[in-house]
Amino acid sequence: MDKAYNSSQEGHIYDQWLESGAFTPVVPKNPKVAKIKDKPFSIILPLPNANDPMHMGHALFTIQDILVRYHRMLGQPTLWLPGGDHAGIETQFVFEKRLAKEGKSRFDFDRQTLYQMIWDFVEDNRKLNQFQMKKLGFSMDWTRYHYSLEPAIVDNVLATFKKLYHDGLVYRDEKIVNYCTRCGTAFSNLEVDHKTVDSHLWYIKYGPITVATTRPETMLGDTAIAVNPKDKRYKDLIGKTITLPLVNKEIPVIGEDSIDIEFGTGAVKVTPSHSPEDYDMAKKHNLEFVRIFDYDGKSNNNVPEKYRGFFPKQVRQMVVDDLTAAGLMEKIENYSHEVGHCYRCGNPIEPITAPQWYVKIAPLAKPAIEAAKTGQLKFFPNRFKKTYITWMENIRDWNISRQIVWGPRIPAWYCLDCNPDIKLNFLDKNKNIVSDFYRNTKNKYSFEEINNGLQSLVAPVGTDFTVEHLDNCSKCNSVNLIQETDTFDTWFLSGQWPLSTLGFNTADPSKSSPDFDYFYPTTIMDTLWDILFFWVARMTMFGLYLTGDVPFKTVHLHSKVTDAKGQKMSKSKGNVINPLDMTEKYGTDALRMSLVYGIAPASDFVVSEDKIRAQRNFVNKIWNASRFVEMLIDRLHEKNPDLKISELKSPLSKGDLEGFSQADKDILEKLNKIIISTTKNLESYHFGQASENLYQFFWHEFCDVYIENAKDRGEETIPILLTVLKASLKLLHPFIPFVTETVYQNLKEKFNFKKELLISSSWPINEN
RNA sequence: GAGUCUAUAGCUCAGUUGGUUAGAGCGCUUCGUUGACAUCGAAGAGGUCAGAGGUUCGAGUCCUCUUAGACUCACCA
Repeated sequence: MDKAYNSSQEGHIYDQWLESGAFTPVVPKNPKVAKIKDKPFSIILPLPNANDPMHMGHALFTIQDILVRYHRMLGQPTLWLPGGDHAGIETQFVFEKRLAKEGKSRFDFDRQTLYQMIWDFVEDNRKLNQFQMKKLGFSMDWTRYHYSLEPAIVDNVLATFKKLYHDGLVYRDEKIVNYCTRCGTAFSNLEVDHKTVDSHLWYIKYGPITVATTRPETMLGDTAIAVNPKDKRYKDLIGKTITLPLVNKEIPVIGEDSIDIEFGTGAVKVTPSHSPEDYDMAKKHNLEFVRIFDYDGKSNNNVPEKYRGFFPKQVRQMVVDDLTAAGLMEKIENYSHEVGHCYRCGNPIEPITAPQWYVKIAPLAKPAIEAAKTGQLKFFPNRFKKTYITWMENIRDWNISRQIVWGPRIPAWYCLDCNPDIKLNFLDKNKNIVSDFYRNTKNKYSFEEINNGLQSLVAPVGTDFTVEHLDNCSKCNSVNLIQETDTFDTWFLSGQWPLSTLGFNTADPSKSSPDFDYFYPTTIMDTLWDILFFWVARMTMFGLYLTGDVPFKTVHLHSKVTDAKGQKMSKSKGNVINPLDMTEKYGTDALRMSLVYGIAPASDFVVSEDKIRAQRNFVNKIWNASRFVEMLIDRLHEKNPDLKISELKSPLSKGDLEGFSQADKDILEKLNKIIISTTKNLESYHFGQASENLYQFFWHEFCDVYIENAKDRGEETIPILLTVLKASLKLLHPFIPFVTETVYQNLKEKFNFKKELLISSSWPINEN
C-alpha cells in the first residue's frame, strides 16, 4: 500500500461498481405484489439542466447518494434514476447569448432551424454533465437515464395536455401576463423577481383631476380615471368624462372601492392593457383596452404618431417632457416601489395583454393540499409543509405557454382559412421577415412557404383549434392547418418527471411499465427548497391528478451552498468553488465529506477549501489506519506463521467478550454505539451529525486510543482490529465511497473478507 | 404588506424528542513524535449559548417580547 491515499484510482473503482450491476435494481416479475415484501427504495434525481456545467449545487446530490448507498446496503432494491433537462428558457437564453456574439439573433432563423441548432448545442454538453456526475461517485442507474426531449417523454407530456383539455382544465385567455420583451416570452408569476426600484411618483393634471403614477408613459393607453366613491373631492365627477392629455381623447371617471383615498391624490389613471390591477378594473367596468406596447417592447400604432416605435423608458422621457412643457406636471416626488424583473435576463417585466394557454389549477391544487395535510406527503424539515400549503391555497391559474422555440410545442392546430386574423411571423424563401395577418399573406405566399419559414404566430383568443393533428379542417376542409408556435413552460414537462421516467402511460395507464408499478410512489425527493413551488408542487399536482397518488412520500429539502463567509456562491462575487477542481486536488471523497460534515438539516452548506483539505486528511487517516492494521498483522504473522487471522464471529455480541481486555470492550461498545447512532441519524436525515460522529469515532476512538493501545499488545487484538475496521468502512461508505471501497478491496483477500464489493455488502447491524 | 429562518469559542458551524463539567473543524499556546498518517499524538487557553421575562425539579434546547441579520411570497397607483 502506498504511503498516502491516491484519489486518482477513483475512476477505476467507479467502473467496478458499474460493471457489477450494483446501480441497477432488478424489478421482480410481479412488481405490484413484490413491492410490499421487497420495500424498494427510490429517488428520482432532480434533473440538472443538460447544458449546465457542474457546480456545487450538483455536488449536493451527495445527499442522495448517501441515502441510496445506505438503503442499498440495507438490502433494499434501490433505484436512483438520473436524467437531463432541456431547460426551455434557460437554455434558449444561453444559446441566444452565443448567437449574439456572432452578431445574430433568433429572428434570423425559422423555428425549425433554431430548434435544431439548440438541440446540437445541448447534445454536446449533455454527455459532459453525465461524465461529471460519475466523477462525483454518484451511484445512479445509468441504464434508466432519461432526457426530457426523448420522444416517449414528450409524447406522455402531450397526452397529459390532451387529458387536461378534455377534462376542461385547459383554456386560452388574453389576460395581463408577465412579458419580457428581451426574451420575447411571457412568464408565470413565479418567474418574476420583484426588486425595489428608486423611482418617482409623477403628479399629472388630467383636467380637473390630478393623478399620481409611477408609470407616466402608459398614460397614452389610459382608458379611465378611477376614484373612490367615498372621496368627497371627486364624487361629483364619477360618470363624467375628462380629456386625456397628449392623446386628446375622452375617458370616463369611474368609482372604485379599492382606491386608497390617502395615497397620492386619491385618483388613479387606469391602463387596462399594462397593469394587472387596471386590467381587473377594466373587466369589472367594461372599459376599453388599448395596448400601447407590443411584444417587441416598443410603442405601437395605438399612440399618437410622435411616440411610436420607442421603448417604455424613451416614451417616459418624452411624455414627461411634453407634460411639463404643457404645464400639466404638477409635481414629481421621489418614490421607491417594487418592480417585476425577468428572472432570466433581469429586464423589467412589461405587463401586457396577450393570448396565452392556462391550466385551471384549483382542481389540481386541492388534492395536493390534502396530501400534505393528511401526511400522505411528508416534508423534511416539517416547516416547509406550511410554506407549501399556503402557496398552494393562494395559487393562480398557471400560464403554461412560452413564446420560445426550445421545448415541445403545444399540440394545438388552427385552420388558417377559418381564422384569417391569425398573425404570422415567418421568413419567406428569400429569408426576409414577414409579419402580417393571414388574410394579407394568403395570396402572396404558399402555406408551405409560411410553415417552413415560421417563427411564431398569434391566434386571437377564441380561435378554434383541435388538439389532434388532422389532415383537413372539419369545417372548411382546408389543408392549411398550422400548429401553435407556443411551447410548454419547462416545468409543465418536468412536473411529470417521476411519472414519465418510470414509464407511466398517461394515455393508457394500464400500459405503464413494471418500473412504475414497483417504484412509484418514489421514496424521497431531495432538492433545494428554491424549486419547492416551481417543481415539487407541480409534480405533486400532476402525480395526484394522473395516478391518484403522490409522486414521492417525503420531500427532503435543503438549502444552498455558500462560501466560508456564508455568502451564496456566484460568478459575479468571484467566490465560486468548482467541485471538479476540488475532486482533482483533494479527491472526491474529501469533497463529499466536507459537504455534509457538521451541516445541520436544511441549513446552508458551507464549503471552503480549508474544510475540504481537513476532510482530505481524514480520508488519508482511514487509508493509513488500514495500512497500519495490515502491517501490524503482517508483522505478527511473520513471527507466527500459523497465526489464525479472523474477525470476531459475532462482532457485537456481548457473550463473546469473555477474556477480552477493557480496551477491547470499550472500543466494541463504542462501535456498537456508532452503528446505532449512524443508522438513526441516516434515517432522520441528520447527515451532518452522522458524518461528524463517524469522524470522531474513527479518528479519536479507534485510531488514537485503540490502535495506539494495540501497538503494545499482541495477536489478541487482531480480531478486534479487523472487526472495527471493517464495520467502520461500511458505516463510512455512503459518505466516502471511494476510499472505503479501495481499502476494502485491499484487505478482503488478505483477511478472508467475503469476496464482494463494499457497495453491495450489508449494513452493520447491532445485535444487542 | 404576509410569512419563514438565523443569532453558541477568534473564524465557520454542530448540539435530533429539555437532563450530568456546552462540542467539532480551522486558528492559537506548550510538550512529544517524525518507522501507519499529506505529519500525527498529548495537554491547554478561549463561550454570562444576542438581550429581557416566563414555564419547569432542571433550558443553548419550550413560550412571550425586544434588538440585529437573512430569505421567501405578494397585482396596489
